[in-house]
Amino acid sequence: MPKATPVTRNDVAQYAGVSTAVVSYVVNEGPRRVAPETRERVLEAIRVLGYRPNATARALRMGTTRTFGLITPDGGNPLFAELAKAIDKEASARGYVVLQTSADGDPVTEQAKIAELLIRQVSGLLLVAPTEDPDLTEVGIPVIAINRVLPTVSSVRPQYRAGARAGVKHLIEHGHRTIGLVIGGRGTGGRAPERELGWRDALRQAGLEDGPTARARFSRQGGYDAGKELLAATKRPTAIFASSDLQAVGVLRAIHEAGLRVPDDIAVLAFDGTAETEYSWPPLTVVRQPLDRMAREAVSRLIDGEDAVQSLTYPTDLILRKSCGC
Amino acid sequence: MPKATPVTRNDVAQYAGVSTAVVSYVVNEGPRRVAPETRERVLEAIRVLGYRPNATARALRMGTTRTFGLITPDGGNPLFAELAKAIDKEASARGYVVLQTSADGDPVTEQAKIAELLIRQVSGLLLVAPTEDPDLTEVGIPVIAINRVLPTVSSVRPQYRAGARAGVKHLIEHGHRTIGLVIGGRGTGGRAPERELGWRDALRQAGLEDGPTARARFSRQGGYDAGKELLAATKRPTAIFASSDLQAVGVLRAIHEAGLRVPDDIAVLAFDGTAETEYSWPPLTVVRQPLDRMAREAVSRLIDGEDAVQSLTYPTDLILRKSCGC
DNA sequence: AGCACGCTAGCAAGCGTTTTCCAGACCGGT
DNA sequence: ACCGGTCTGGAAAACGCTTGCTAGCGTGCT
Repeated sequence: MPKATPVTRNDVAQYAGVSTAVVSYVVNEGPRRVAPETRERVLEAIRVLGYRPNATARALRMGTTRTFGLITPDGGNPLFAELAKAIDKEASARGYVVLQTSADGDPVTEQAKIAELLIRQVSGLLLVAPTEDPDLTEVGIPVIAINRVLPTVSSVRPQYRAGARAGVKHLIEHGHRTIGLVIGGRGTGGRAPERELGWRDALRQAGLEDGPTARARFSRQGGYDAGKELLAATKRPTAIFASSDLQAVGVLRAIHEAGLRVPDDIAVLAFDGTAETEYSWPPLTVVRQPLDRMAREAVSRLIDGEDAVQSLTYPTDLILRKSCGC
Repeated sequence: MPKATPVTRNDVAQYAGVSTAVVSYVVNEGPRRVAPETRERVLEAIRVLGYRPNATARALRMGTTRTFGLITPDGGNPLFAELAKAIDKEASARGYVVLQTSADGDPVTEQAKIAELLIRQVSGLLLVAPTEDPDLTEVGIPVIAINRVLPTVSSVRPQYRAGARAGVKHLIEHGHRTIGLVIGGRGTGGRAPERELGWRDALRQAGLEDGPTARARFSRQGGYDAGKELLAATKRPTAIFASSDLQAVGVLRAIHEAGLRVPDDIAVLAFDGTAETEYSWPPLTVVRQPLDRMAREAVSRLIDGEDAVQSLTYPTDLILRKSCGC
């Protein structure tokens, strides 16, 4: 069993017959020049000794950990998992590493996790779909919200409204006149969710009335219940727009169980566009969130800084598959 | 904009009129007693000043970061996402935090990520389904492999063989006589994968011949291709056992596209049991990996230590849904 | 009265880095 | 010869924390 081998920079210095400062210069490839042969000796020592720099010491000295904190409501949710992956990719590419954790959609857990991450001295915080407005007054590090706008920090999110509008418009072009809506989450403070707005936009633009709506949690089960609700509506929709993939999958199940066919009897459109939707039956037509671009921008803002607090939105992609009737 | 406010333990000590040591004693609730009134004064100072301990300094001094490194082949894979969530939950409960990253199934990326995490001084390493046998000779910290056994470290994994056997046995009890197999990954070093073994066990036990098999990547696309392959087999199976959820979903699609019905024409059984399978159409009967138990044990071994290197296996759950014909 | 001990709190070393400041060596130019 | 400049390397402080050691001081026991 390999015993702990804390070979420090001191050992390297000694072995190479130089001072610790010199070792520092060579491992950091800093502005300081060091004679080629000395450098070689140090490199050799590092190799032989199997020296690995200690990032915590470095962090203490430098005051930065090159580590991000990422909090999602639920790491098991495919959307957040894909987002986390995109963020990890961006962060890795720039030498950062990410501490990821779930808040379970609970404000106090969320606040506790934020505190924990701050203690860990993260260099930046990514809050995915945070619950309430978390207390960010004393964080002292850059924070960016994803998929939700917060009062005091910048945010990135898809163009929910325009994306929803485009998707529903597509449904209308397929000839649908009664289009139901599965809308997510608990009423977000009176303000109608953007996806609902987009749905209505498209309807109005075509001179159509609102179809039936059902409110549901952002889960497959929620979508399933909402789907059943919509199917039982007095004016049964011929198409349903679900605010999330998870809900759409639930809706699909409700439709199947009712013995109806997609898209022949009812078309379905989902917002998000995670991998799961490509292999549902039928494959779902989706409005895809540009996760990669959002991740890139979020990470970049954390690292490169930003001139001002702003909410950035990103255009979505309408991906046509079978569930809309294409 | 909140400026960086590095209020240190020195400030607290000064404000409370005590030495820094005392502050340390109270924040750590350590073995050292401090007079109640002094403690109150310190607590008050901490509150007023908004002091937050610096974990990197603590880590440097103590030699432990209370941080784990978690490497999965793909953070976007729902199985790994659910596993990561379970690990995060366990770790959080014990005051640890986890650095999560993906290796993309690439051995050199994997090795690089391991190195990066070691530099970060993680207190333990969780390797999920690592690629080759990574070089673990000089890590100096506890490592545990998940879902794969590695030569030099302990591992936790589901009872692949027994689980597969139980699942296939169930298929046989439904009357199936020709049961196909979708097996994952590239030939793992000559040794037949455990799930394949379990499948064959059940078949033999019932006096049945092997059904057709198809090798595929652990992805929906891979499962889809394999599904088509199996459907075209000279002796078409009446049931298919897929080594993973992802593959099963692909198989489902292949079956649907062929105009066949599940489970009437062909039954399907999947290994893994992620949430996605509950809402596929039809809902998939699955052999579920006990992710929570595995996560708990893995984390516990990392924190509490272990007496010896061993490979732990955990019984799976057979969850009966529609795809098997139940 | 003397002493040992328990309780509380302070001092200071040290964890592994980075970085500032300085020192020596060498060079070319006067 | 001397001086200024360039190049290379070393000494040491500081980052914020933990902890062993020490000290002051009441209290109870002999």
